[in-house]
Amino acid sequence: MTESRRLRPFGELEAAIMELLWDADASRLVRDVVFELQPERPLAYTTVMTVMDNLHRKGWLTRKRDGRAWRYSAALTRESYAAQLMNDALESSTDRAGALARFVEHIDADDAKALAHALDVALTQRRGRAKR
Amino acid sequence: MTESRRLRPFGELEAAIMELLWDADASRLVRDVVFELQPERPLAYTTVMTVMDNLHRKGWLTRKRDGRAWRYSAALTRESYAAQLMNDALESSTDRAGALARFVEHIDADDAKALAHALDVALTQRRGRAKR
DNA sequence: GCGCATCTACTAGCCGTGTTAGTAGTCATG
DNA sequence: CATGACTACTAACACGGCTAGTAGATGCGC
Repeated sequence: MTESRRLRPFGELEAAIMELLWDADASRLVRDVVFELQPERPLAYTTVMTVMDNLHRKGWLTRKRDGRAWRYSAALTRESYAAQLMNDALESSTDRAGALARFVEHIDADDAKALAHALDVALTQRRGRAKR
Repeated sequence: MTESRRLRPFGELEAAIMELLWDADASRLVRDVVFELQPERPLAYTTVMTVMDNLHRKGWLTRKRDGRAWRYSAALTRESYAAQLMNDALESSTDRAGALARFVEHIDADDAKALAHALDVALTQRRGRAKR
C-alpha cells in the first residue's frame, strides 16, 4: 500500500497571501502584506505574521532577514506549484497511464496543444542531454 | 478572481474505504466494508456507515437499495478521480500552458510516453468526431 | 539613557471537518 | 411479538486553520 497522503489545500487566508506573493512576483514584509490585504481584510499584524510563519514552516514561503523583520517570497512559482499538485494527483492512482489518459480526454483544445508542445520540448531536451 | 477552491483530500478512513471500493471494483454493503476492514481496523458498524454516508453526500460514492440496506459503489474510477484532481490542480494556475510545461518537465520517461500516446489517441478521436 | 515604535515568539480561543460511536427508531422475519 | 439488521440523529474528541493578544527584544529620536 503506497497511501501517499495528498497535500492539504491552503486555507482561505493562506491562499490569499500566496496569491498576493505570486502576483507581486517579489518579496514582501509582513507589514507590506497587512497593508495590501486592506481594506478587504482588516487583519491584525500578528494574524498575518502567524500565517506567513506557518507557510514558511510548511515550505511554501522562503524568507531572509531584512533589518529585524523577515522578507518573504514564494518558494515556487504558481506554475510549479500547480505542476506539483498535478504530480501529487497522479500519484494517487495505481494506473498512471490510465489516469493520464482520462486527464487528456477531458482537457480542451488549447490545453491539448500546449501539452503536446511541452512534451515535444521536454523530449527534445532529454535526447539532447542523453547525447551530450 | 477565479479562486476555485481545491478539493479537500480524503480523511484517513475515507481514503481506506475508497481504496477498498476501488480495489474491489464492485459494490459493497456497509456490513461488507466493516468486515473487510478487519482486523486492521476494528470499527463500529455505525462508524463505517457514517463515513460512507458522508462520502455519498459528497458525491464520491453512489448507492442503491438492496433490501433495507444501501449498496455502495465508487462514483468514479480511481483513474478518473486522479484525472479530476489533476484538472483541479491545473485550475489553480493562471498560466495553464506554463503549469503544463512544468508538469511535463518533471515526469519520468514512462509517464511521458504514456502521455504522448494518450494525447495522440485523444487528438485522433477529436479529428474523427469533427469530420463525422 | 529613556521611552516609543516595530518586530518576533509564544500562547490561546474559536470553528469546521474528519473520526468514532451510542441511542433510538423502523422493519422484515421466524 | 420478539429479535436482529439497518438507518437517522446526535455527540464527543482531535486536528488544523483563523484570529489575535501579550511579552520580550531591538533600534531610533529626544
